[in-house]
Amino acid sequence: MSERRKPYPFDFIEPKWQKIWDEKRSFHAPNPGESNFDAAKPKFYVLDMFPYPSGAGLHVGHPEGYTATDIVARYKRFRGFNVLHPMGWDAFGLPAEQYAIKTGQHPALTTRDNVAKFKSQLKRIGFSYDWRREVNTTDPRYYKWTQWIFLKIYNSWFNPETGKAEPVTTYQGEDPDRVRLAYVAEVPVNWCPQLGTVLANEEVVDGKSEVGGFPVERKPMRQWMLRITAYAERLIKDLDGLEWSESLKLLQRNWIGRSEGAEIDFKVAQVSNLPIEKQGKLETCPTIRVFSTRPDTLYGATYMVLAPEHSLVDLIVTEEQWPEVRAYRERTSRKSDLERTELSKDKTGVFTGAYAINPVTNQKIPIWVADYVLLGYGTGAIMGVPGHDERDLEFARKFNLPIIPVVQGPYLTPEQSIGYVGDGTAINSPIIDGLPTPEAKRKIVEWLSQNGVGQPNINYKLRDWLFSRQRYWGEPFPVVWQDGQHRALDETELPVVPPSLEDYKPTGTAEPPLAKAKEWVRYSNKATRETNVMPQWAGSCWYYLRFCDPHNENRFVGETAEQYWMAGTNDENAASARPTAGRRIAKGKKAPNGTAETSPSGIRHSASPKSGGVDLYVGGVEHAVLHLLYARFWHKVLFDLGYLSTPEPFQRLINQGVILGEDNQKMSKSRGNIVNPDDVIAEYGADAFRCYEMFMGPLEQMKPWSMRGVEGVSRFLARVWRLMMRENQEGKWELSPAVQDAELTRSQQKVLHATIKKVTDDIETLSFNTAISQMMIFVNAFTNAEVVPLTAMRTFLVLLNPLAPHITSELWQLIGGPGEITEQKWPSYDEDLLAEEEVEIVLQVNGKVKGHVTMSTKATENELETAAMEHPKIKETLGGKPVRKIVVVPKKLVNIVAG
RNA sequence: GCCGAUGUGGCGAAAUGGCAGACGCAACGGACUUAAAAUCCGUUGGGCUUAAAAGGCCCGUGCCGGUUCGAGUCCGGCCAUCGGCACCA
Repeated sequence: MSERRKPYPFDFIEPKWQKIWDEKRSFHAPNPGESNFDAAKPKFYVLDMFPYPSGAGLHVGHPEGYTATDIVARYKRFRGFNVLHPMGWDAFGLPAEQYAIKTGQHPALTTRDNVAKFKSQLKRIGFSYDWRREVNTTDPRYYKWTQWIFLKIYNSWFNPETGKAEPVTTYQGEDPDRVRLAYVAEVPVNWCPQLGTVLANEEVVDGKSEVGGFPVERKPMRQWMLRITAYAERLIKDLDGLEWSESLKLLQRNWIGRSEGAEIDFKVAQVSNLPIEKQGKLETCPTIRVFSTRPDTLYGATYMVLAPEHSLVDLIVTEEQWPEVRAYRERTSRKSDLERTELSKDKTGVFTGAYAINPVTNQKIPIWVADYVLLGYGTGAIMGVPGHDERDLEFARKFNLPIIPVVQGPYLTPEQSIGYVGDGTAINSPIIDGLPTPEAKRKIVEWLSQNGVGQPNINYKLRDWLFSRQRYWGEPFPVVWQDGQHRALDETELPVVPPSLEDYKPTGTAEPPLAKAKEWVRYSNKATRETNVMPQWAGSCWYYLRFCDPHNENRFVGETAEQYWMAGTNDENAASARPTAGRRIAKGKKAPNGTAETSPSGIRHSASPKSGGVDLYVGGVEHAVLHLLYARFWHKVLFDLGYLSTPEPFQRLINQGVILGEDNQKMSKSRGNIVNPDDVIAEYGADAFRCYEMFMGPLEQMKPWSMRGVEGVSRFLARVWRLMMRENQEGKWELSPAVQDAELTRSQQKVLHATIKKVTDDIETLSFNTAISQMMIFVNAFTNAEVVPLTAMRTFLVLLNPLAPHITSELWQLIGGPGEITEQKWPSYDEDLLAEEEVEIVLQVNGKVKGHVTMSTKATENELETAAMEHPKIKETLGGKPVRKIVVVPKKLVNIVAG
């Protein structure tokens, strides 16, 4: 492609200003205690989800969120905030390791190169990061503290009395290893043979690994777990106070999956034909506990089902049923999760030969084994109520088990109520007959409690977090093994640095690659090191805390730094940073939880004290249940232990929408529709790139890329340039003579103040697309003006600066400052200048527009009414029909209802 | 199956219950130019009326209904697309 003439010299301007910002450290946010720290300034913490620095470099999706946060960061600085806007690298993970396996190049080297590439790309876009705060999760100075936090988790337990994590030394029981928040357990895990590692539930999608899409099998293995389930309740409850989209909160709520119900104990009926060696054991284990959200249907429980892996199966199966049950168990264990899901429609199962006693009917009911009951949820056993559960009904019909209706649905006969799963009235249930479902539940649970055969209970879908991986490129555990016991290392022994390996390949067995480094593994004569490593998510669980104080060598984050940056918004301080003018009545638009309000100046703040934390966090929705849940969990543990001042890390969270290719399809190599930011910047400049990303549409919406669109925005910036600059005879740019110290005309004043208002409001609500539209209107209004008043240009440049920082910095300098644009104050608008003296009033008859009339804004309702009735067009339309009603909306319209 | 989000011109989109389509793209016409690009100015939802223009009339925000003087916006019911969950008892 031949070199296109640049519409304005962005190729000169942009590197120039990026260099100046770098050298002057223009965007460094001082911490409390630093010499240039200003305690009078309120803080604002605006955070991006830091990237995994892949070899492919940035794609256009990354800078979408990054641009949004950068605009807010620059805007808040104008507004007088001390703005924390950092960037770093989430660099542990599979791709660097897979590359190491292929090439033998150490992942640290790959990571270093990729980070350098990402960083230079980000700098080319002109983001105002405080690069002095850069962190890298693979840096020993960073993961030392990741390991340190692990030690805190390991050395804590969740005290159900206080509902908080406490040091494990406060635990009164015998074996603290049973209650630690980090523990080792032999559990069925997701094993991925191709990746040679286990994966968390969250990393398995449709029975395949999220990374690579390889099949995953269930396999019992001894692994490190984190007791996130202890926090299930708080992780749900604390969502209420957060300014997140309701749909995102719902995603987390569903993932945690809270269900209220009851646990009910069923006695196993004594059976005579049990083998002798099992009869004794049965005495000691006489009950099967189930969980049900519908204890009110207990009378309809006509059978029970145990999960195939349930430990009681061994004890209760009769001798004659044993071969069949064993065969069934083997069949299911061979099934992958995928198969188990795919075949879900077709129920399978076998009878154990044993019976249980229904505690309310005292009837003997058969006990089955079936894989539609999962070991991991509830107790791994259920009562089968075919009358009012779809799955149980299907199962009962297939195996001819009795079906009894015990809930009568509205407008249904008892017979018709079979298969009805909603609330209704209890029937065929002597203790609760006639009661509506909620009361029936309450009463039956009360009865169960009194009789010692059940109690209310809450269950969660959330499982404990499988925290170990059989890989190389991750944080080693600060743990050693001795005599089959795990033991945490002392804090003074951190960081635990992984050994360098010749061969990074997973062993294909449960033994991690680190085990190959025999020297390293040998900790002492008696003890060996843990060879598993932590999962990729570990580093990202707390990076936002490290940003507050990234170079602290004595603490994961300094106390004063943490308290300053993670504090709740101090409204008094925020008020002092607000402009003095620009009063307007708040709309309170888009308040997600009903408590947030819009202040007179348009700054959103909460009526009740905020829980604090990061003030604005922007990132992809793909982290809705992984990173965001894990980080909240770690944060709460550290909060409980007294290390943090807020219970939640991220107060306001926005998910940017996915950017599609020009063909409206997801960008992918195979489709060949990937847009490379470098190419766009080379052709149109970083400012055009930034503005286009924001002009495309609402931030949270999915939207397709368009090169034509970039061109349009680039034209807009060129018009801004030519508003103040013109080309002379030699083809050099020089200041336009139209730019003068001059008074604004009335209409210029109006559009200027309308633009201040609109841009200010829109940045507050992250509606950058309409902010740009308004600035286009402004530029259109001044294009071809014979006199371009300097003051208007100064104001406008500040408004545009957060979006297009380079061109505005250059123009600011060219029109003679004063100072640098970044040192300016955000402009305020004057409502009086916005007010029109005259407005066009819409005249309607029966809701249809029939004419217009221009009236003073001071016109009374009577005057408006009279003007409407005298309008010839209205008279004509009415044609003498009787007027029944006249609706007058001041400054807007008159609607005459007639006929 | 359950839950959620979204449906507006040729395209991206905008619109505190008050003139639907701001702003931009594309298209078309004009100015400038030897010419083109760039730039600037203008037109641009659909249909009918008209020789033409001006003007006028009708229809139009996925579909059906409701509330209202007035609905893209609020309410009820559907449909479609996208996303999440998916035997969770």
